Amino acid sequence: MAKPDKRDEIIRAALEMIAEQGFHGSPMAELAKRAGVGAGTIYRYFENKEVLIAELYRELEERVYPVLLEGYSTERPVRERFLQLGSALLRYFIEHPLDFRYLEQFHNSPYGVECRRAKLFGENGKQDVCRELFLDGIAAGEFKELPLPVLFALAFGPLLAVTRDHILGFVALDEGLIARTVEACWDAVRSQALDQ
Amino acid sequence: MAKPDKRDEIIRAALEMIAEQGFHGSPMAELAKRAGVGAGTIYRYFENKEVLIAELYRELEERVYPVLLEGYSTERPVRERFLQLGSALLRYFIEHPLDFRYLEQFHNSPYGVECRRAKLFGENGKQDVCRELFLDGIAAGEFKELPLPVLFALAFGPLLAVTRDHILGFVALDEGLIARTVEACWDAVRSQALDQ
DNA sequence: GATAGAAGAATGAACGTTCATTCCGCCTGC
DNA sequence: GCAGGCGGAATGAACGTTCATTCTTCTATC
Repeated sequence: MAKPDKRDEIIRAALEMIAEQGFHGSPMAELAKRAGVGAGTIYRYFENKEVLIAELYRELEERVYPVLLEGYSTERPVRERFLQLGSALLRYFIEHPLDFRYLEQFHNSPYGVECRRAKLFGENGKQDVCRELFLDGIAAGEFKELPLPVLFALAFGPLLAVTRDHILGFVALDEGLIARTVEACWDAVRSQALDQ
Repeated sequence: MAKPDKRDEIIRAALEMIAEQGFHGSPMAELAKRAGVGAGTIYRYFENKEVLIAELYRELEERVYPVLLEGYSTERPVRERFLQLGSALLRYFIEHPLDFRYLEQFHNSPYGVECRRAKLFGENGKQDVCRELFLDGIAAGEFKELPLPVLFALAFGPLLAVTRDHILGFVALDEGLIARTVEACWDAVRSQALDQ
């Protein structure tokens, strides 16, 4: 874990390059150059490219989680938790566009699909806060009565789409817009007692 | 247009293979085999792989549009149009998963980004029905006052996410679920006169 | 209608390039 | 002086693309 810093350089350079150029636009030779190491050195730290990609994903996830959960409390009402989680997610990705781009690439790869299946079905080792929040919301009748994957799609689909648009420069998200966007997502998932 | 059928075979095989295996998992040699033509033949019909990919996208788009617009009328109220378009989209992709997978791949490629920019900014040659609908909705005060890209994200983000989940088998969409999902998207974009 | 010859469509082996991975000599710290 | 980390040239597999050749279709002539 607390290994030498060549490994860190490789990880850092890989994140940067893959986020910018995608998996297939990222040859190991260029990675070596960007990381300031020899091509062979990479293989001292990672068995092969695939392992490097998966490892980087794992490290990213571990970097993101704590930030999202800052000040998060299971005690708060569902709505409040939802808004907090949603805007924390948006904020994090806006501040770390490379992380976003990388995760996006990863999720669109075959390996990413397995990962998503695990998330949805709760086979995840770590206590999954999102899943917990949604199950709470359903139980309390605060969410629409829809299957979990649909609720997830309603909540996170727009957040990811809007983040991509922001990073690509199609829209400029500020604090106010972030809040209103997440609230719109809440409107999508919440059960509405009232009619149009 | 009404060219020989070798071209059609190549297009068909390309859609199938790329939808299943992605751009980079689809060598021209295998495409040739699947299409039942020689490798060189492909290059009689398409300048290179990139052109083939773009051409296939164009043809797909032209296949999808008419289906979405069946029975669509600009005269109807915004809400009704929204629900109709949304569920038509969902239904089409569920019936044509290969089309969906291909379009998804394409949109996540560099070329796809340019395409999206054009869509959002209305530089599109053909009259874009979605854009028109959303501008109508904003003008009539039926939509939340949010930038167009955010509204697009709220509406289509979940639809695409839920379609992917359906195709991957994470959820089973039927007519009822489709309707309720699109209605939830409507809740996200519509301006709510009432409070929580 | 039959046939020879031209035109162009189709083929797939071969080419050059790119890439992940390996290998081996070098250098550094002890 | 030596053990092990390191660099980067070497390797071979895989790929997109090309091109000399073969096959098919059409046309002109009798």
